[in-house]
Amino acid sequence: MSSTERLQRYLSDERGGCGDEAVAQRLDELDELDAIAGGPDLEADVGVLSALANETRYKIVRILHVADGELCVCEFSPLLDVSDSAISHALSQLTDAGLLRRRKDGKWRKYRTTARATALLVALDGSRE
Amino acid sequence: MSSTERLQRYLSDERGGCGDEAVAQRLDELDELDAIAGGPDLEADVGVLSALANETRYKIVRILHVADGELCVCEFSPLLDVSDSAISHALSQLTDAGLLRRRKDGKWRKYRTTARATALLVALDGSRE
DNA sequence: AAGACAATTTAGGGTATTCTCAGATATAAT
DNA sequence: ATTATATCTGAGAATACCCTAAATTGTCTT
Repeated sequence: MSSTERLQRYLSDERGGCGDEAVAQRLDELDELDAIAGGPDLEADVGVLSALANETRYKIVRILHVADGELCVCEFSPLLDVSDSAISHALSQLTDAGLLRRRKDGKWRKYRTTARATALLVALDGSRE
Repeated sequence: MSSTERLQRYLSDERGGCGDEAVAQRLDELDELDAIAGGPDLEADVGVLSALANETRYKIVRILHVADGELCVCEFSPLLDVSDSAISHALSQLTDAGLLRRRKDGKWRKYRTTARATALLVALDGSRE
C-alpha cells in the first residue's frame, strides 16, 4: 500500500472529500516540515543526546554542573562505581560530543562543562512536573 | 590501589602538603556534590534522553515541534524511512518517556509534543556554536 | 635515564537497541 | 456480522553499546 493512499483517506476524513491536489499540497507541506526538521544538525544533535543518555556519563555531567567548576579525573573515581577506564571512556565521549572541555594540568587532567551541557541540564530541571 | 591515595596525592600537588583531614574533607565535599547530582530524577532523566537519542525518534519530535500542533500517525509515514511498525514503536517510547501526548480521533491517532520535549529542543537550538 | 603514576587506548565479551515481519486489537463502513 | 483499515504488540535477528582488563602514552621525580 502506498503511504499516500492512507494520507488521502485521512484528509478526506478530516476535511471532507478532498481531491488529489489537496493530498499533493499536504505532502508538500509535510516535506517542508521535514526539510526544516531534518537539517544538517540532526545527526550531531542525536550524538549529543546519545552522549548524555547513559547513567555514568549523565552523572559526570551532573556532578560537574553542581560543582560549578572543573574537577580532576581522580575526583570522579570515589563517586562512580565503574573502573577508571570506564570513566576515561565516558569523559572522552562527552568531550567529543561537545559537552565537556578538557584541560591539562601537569599529569592531571581537569574537565568542566560547556554551555551546551548546562543548557540541557537547565532544560531538564526546568521542565519537571 | 585505594582511590583515596590518588586523591591524596592530587590534593598535595594542588594545595601543597595536606594531611588526612584535607583528604577527608574533600571526600565529604565530593560526596555532597554526588548526593545533589544523583537525586531521584537521575534515572528518569536518562530515560528521557535515551528516548530522544535515536534518529527516528528525534526526527519525529523535531517534525512535531516545527509543525507546532498535532499530527496523525499516517502523516509520519511519508517522511520516515522505516516501517509503520517502527514508527508506532517510536511514538510509544516517546509517549512513555513523557515527550509526546497521544489523542484518539476516531480510528486515527494524533500526537503532539509536551513542554518537556519543547524545552529540550529549544535548549539544543539555543546552544549551537 | 629509569621508575612511578595519571590517564588513555585497544580488544573483547555480555547486554541492550532497533529494526522488520507477523499477528493482534480497535474503530468504521457495508 | 463481516470486512477494511489504522495502529499497536510480540518475537527474533543484526547491530551497537558499555564495561573490564591489559597494554600504551605522557609527565614528573629521582
